[in-house]
Amino acid sequence: MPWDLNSGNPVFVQIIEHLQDDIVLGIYKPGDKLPSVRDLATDAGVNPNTMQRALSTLESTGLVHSERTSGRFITEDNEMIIELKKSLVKVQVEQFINGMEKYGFTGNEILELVKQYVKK
Amino acid sequence: MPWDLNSGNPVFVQIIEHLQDDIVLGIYKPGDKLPSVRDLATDAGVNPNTMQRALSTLESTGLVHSERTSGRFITEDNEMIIELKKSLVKVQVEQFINGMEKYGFTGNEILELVKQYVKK
DNA sequence: ATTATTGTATTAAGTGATTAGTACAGTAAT
DNA sequence: ATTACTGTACTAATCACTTAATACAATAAT
Repeated sequence: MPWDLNSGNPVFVQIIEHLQDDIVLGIYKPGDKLPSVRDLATDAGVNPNTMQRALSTLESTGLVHSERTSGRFITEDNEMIIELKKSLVKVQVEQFINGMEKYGFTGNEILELVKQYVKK
Repeated sequence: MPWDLNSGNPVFVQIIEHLQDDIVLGIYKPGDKLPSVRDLATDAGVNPNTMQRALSTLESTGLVHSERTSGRFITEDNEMIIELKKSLVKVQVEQFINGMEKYGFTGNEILELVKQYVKK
C-alpha cells in the first residue's frame, strides 16, 4: 500500500492560505479592495508572478474577483466567508483529532491534553 | 513585515515523518531491523535515492543507525523514542491551539469544538 | 491630454526535489 | 567459493516552483 505523500506546500499555496485567513479574520471585509498585485508581492516578499498566481488561483473559488484594470476585490457574499471559516475550522479540528487518535489517544485523553495546553 | 512562508514538505521529509510515526507507534520496536532501502522505496512508491536520503537524514537524529552492509536498525534507546513521541504530540497540540486562537476562539470554545468532533 | 496604476501575458533562467540508471565494496546465506 | 543482499556513491535528466525582466491594454488620477 503506497504511503500518503501529498502535503507539499508551495509558496503560492501558502499565500492563498494567508489571504483566506485575512479574509476570514475580517482584516479584509466583504467588498474591500485588495492592494495591488505588486504591493502584495512586496509585502509578502515574493515575486509579483508568484503573487499573481496565488490571486488568480484564489479567484477560481469566487472568494475574490478582479476588475480588469481597477483592482481586485473581496466578494460581497458574506455567507461565503462564513462558510469558508466553518470549513477551515472543521478541517483543522478533524486533522488534529485524527492525528491524535493515530497516536493511540482516546477521546477523553485528547480532551485532557487540550485542557492542559490551553491553560498556558 | 514578510509573511511566514516556510512550510514546504518535500517527499523525503514526509517519509521521515512517516518512519518516525511507525517507530513511535511501535510498528518498529527498539533494535528492530528495518527493511532494505530498496524494499522501503518500493513500499512507499518512491525512488530508492529518495528513500536513501530520508533514511540518512533520519540517521543524524540518532533514531536509526546503519551497519554498513548488514542493514539498518532502530535505536535500542527506548527513552529516546518516548521523548520523540512526547515532542511530536506537543508540537501537534500547540499548533492546533495556536491555529484555533488565531481564528479568535477562546480556550473554552476550543474545548467545546474538540468535544463535538470527538463524539463521532 | 498626460501620467500613474491596474491586472495580465510572455520568455528566460535558476533552483531543489525527484527519478533513472549504474556501480562499488562489504556482509550474509548457500 | 559462489550468490544474493546490504548501504552507499555518482551522473544525468526531468519536473514544478520561483524569480527576473519586460511588455501591453484599460482605467484612474492629475
